[in-house]
Amino acid sequence: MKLRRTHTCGELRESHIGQTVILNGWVNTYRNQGALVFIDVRDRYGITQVVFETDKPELVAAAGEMRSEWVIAIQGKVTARLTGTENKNLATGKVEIKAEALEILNRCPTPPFEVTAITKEEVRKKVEEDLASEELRLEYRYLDLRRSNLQRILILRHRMNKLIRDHLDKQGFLEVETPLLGKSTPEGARDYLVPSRVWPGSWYALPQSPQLYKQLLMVAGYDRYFQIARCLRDEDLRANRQPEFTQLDVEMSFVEMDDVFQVMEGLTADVFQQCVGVTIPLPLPRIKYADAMLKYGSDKPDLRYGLEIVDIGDIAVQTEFKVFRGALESGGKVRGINVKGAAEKFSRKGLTELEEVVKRFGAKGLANVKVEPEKFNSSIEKFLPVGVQQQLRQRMAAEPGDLLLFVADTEDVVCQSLGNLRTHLAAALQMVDVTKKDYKLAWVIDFPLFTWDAEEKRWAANHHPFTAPMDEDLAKLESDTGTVRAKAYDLVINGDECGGGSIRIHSPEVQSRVFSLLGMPPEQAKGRFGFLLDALKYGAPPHGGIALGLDRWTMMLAGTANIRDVIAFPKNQRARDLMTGAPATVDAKQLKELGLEGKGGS
RNA sequence: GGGGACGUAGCUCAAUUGGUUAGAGUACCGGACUGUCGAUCCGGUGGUUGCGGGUUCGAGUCCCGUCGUCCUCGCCA
Repeated sequence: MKLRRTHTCGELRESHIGQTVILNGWVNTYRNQGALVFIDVRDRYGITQVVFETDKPELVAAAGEMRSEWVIAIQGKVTARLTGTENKNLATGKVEIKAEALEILNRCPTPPFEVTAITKEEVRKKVEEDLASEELRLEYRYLDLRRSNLQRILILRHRMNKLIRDHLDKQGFLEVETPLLGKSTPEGARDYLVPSRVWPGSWYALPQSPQLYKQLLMVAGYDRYFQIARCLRDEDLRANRQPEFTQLDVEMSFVEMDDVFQVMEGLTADVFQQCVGVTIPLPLPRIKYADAMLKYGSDKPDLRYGLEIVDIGDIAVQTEFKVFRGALESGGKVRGINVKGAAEKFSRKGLTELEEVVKRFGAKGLANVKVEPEKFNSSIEKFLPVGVQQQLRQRMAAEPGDLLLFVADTEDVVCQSLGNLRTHLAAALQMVDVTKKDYKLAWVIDFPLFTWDAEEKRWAANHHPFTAPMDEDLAKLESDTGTVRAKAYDLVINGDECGGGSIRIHSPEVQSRVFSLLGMPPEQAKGRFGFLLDALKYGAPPHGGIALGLDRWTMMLAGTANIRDVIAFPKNQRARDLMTGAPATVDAKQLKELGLEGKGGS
């Protein structure tokens, strides 16, 4: 290439007028008027208009051949645009380049979909609405990444990563890398496995997280560690889940929960301030797990709107309504939501749709009441004596025009169905403005250490098996296992779990007791985690930490609901890379070397 | 593994109750045009309606299967 750029396509201003410059970039758009040709040249910094005029007829002719996404170099003089032809939608819109030389660096066939950046806001919105299918855009990811929307997100992600590194560095944290090739630990998610050539029949596992390594680093005395770490889990995907994802992994020694909170809150506030200009009030609110389940039916409540769940068991027991009484008598719960002013917003069909939502989560039905000044308009009105109606009005702060919705079932079903109904209602009633930078963060604390696995008939670790119990609950570990609370915490942003961690067990004795409660005999525990148990014996400091899901953080900051938007080269919903075609078969020779003859060869 | 939605021109979409030669915008090709900026105007090319089977006088439309994509439940310590 002869013409190497002197400036980017986003930086020329009136102060550059008179200079001869060279730009390199892609043809964004071209406007051919015969004797006058305009080309907008684009790079990731912006767009600059180049004009080809009659005094250079051979240049005008060459410029007329240019097409979208050709890569070109332009040399010319920066000039002020003619009065009235400035483009206020462009940062460079007060100037243009009068072309003196043009070099074609590369041609481009007609792209499979439109990449063109559009500067005018209302036009851009229209174009964004009918983007090419995501399938096609993933196949040509390198073209899709040219779009400013994705560029903006990757730049934001870079800023966030850099900010995190700088922030933690200032606080004395060390970034330490840990292995990708490790040992499979059957607890938790499915592992991605890598066969060993040197040890035929043996396998490495790719890490689900650096959990064990970071604890070992604490034992080793690296008392403030972090890592921006890739984690891999072979589980089914979702809109906010990829098979490989990135966590900010943090671990600290000689700490209790409050120390972890303090460090992470400082980091959080810094990230939100610097990345999106939002001030997060500190300290962050803390919600007990039990309260979250009661009021929001979820351990990751969206606090941007009300629609709180209210327990009415003590009132429901006074009714003759069999569904309510039956649920209560078999140890269940009756709870409801007051949807303010929504009595007229849901037709019979609309209410049926709401009922479908709760049914998906195991509820048998959804009782509804439309509140009127004198009475309840409801199919269950006849079961609700006047006194009960009075109490319900008071308990649920019900006013005429409100819609009350109730579920009666086991506590699990009530929480799950009403919790999901709550988020469904908020979306249906457009109670969150996704275009607004509205962020509600909270810690969820006081998780139970164990949950009962009915299928396996044993206790299972709620967080992971290295989570420390609350000191005051230590004594009842074996006697009252279900009520033991964990020193565990989740960081919730707008209804998404964006981080979670715990204070770890640093005593080999407590660790052994937990393993045995999890139904893991000492021999088995030794086989799986022997190196950790050993390490805990050799002077392990009290320690704890957290991991933040950086993909989800980027989604939050960027305002997208699609995790593929925040990853340069993501997998699709079935864990395929549509661009490279991975996963794919390999040569039989490769398999033979690994001792895996037979399946999967090509 | 289960449930749901979708698949028509390079791209985004339309096509009445199953009925003539499957249309529009855009892109692309050709032409016109000296101040455009999603340039405009005139003309043109472009289709195995994902694939396979079935019902029917007749299928883009209905049925069965299959492939692909997205959302979701299970799953994700």
